[in-house]
Amino acid sequence: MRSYGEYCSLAKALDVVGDRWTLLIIRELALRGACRYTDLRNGLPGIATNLLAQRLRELEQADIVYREDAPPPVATTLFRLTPRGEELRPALEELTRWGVPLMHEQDPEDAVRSHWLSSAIDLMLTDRRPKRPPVTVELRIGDEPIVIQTVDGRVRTSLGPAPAPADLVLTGAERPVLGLVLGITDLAGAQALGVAYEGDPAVLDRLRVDR
Amino acid sequence: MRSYGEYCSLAKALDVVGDRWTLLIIRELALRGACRYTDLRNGLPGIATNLLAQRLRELEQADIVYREDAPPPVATTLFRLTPRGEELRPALEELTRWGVPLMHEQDPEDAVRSHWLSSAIDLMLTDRRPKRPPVTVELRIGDEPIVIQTVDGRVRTSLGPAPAPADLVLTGAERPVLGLVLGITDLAGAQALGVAYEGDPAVLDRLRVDR
DNA sequence: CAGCATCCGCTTTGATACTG
DNA sequence: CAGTATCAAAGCGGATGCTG
Repeated sequence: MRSYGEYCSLAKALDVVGDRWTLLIIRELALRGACRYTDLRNGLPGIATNLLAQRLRELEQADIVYREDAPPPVATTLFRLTPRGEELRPALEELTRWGVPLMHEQDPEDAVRSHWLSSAIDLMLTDRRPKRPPVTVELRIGDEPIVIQTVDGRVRTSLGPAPAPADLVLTGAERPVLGLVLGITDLAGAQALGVAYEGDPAVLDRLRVDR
Repeated sequence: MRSYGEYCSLAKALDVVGDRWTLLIIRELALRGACRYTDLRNGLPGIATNLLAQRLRELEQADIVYREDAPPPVATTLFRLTPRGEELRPALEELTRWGVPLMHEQDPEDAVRSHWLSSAIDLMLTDRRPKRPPVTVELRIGDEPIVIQTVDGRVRTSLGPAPAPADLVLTGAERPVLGLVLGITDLAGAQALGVAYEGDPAVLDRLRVDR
């Protein structure tokens, strides 16, 4: 990227991470940990492969990403965030939080990955009854199930099938399921948009932040 | 900007504010409040005027900026952040904070504005002795003096000459003065780089965060 | 197959000139 | 003051091909 040529902390930051795709590459590494080139391509649908290679080179030079020549069994290159790259998490989180209301628009063409959604859920929910027995909610959306669990007064999300039967399982399109979980839509509204559930929908009240 | 086409909160956010110059325009409005077109151009050296006009239109459509047709005495257009635009502050602050170490590189060509610097200082300093009488430090850098004051256990920066004589006045190039204030350089090092002071340099210790 | 590099058409940006 | 108009240059998207 061409430098903004401003002696300003924000401008200098954008000189490094302000290019198209750059923050999304960092998102992939922040959410998924070590990634192969192919994993990154899968998590960044639409990126041109030459751009991905170029950005990874730039991020390496900027000490945000490093390349690990892998252990014998797999024998592939892994990309990871450096400590300096990890320090971008707060900024990523604030931008992610700001973007949540924009999830109201789901273009039918939009690609969906469950790990993108789980990170937003993580930021927007909390456990309002930390002393009660933990609850589990499973969302059947995206490319793999999302499991929401209460742990130590916080909410933790993970991917893949729930280890134990969940207290509530939601199925349907991403937007209305998210709307219900985040408290933007009520149960009746979500059902009208095709959301189905199994279990106890009341557990959701425990997770939602007041606004 | 062409949409990333991802149903992801961060990607949706970047669809709106990820274009070149966009976050810097929002920075200007966040730091300076209402701005005229000309003020924006002055705070964004290097932007092409057609781009500024286009971005402002896009930001208006995205409900981040609005245009106020001004009161009779001035009779000019003012641009302001909407409430939705104000909600970008936390994200701006985190990116600004992340960029501070990059201020280590000051290209002689870089434009400098004092309000860019004061916002970074604001984020990086605190008052470690809130019960003692307040102190004032004045920095003669950028295009106008920066005044740092301790108020209620916080640090407040403002622009323009200090209302009362400061406990410490620093003069010199931006980078070494900032380095000294933020505790990256010590006094001897800063002096070696041309920084001069008047007053009591010890007040700086009170403002710096431990690392 | 993973990890790129090259080529080409299109879109975005930059620089400058001009206008109500 | 607050833009619009124009055009060249840079960046990006998509397709394809190369290499271990």
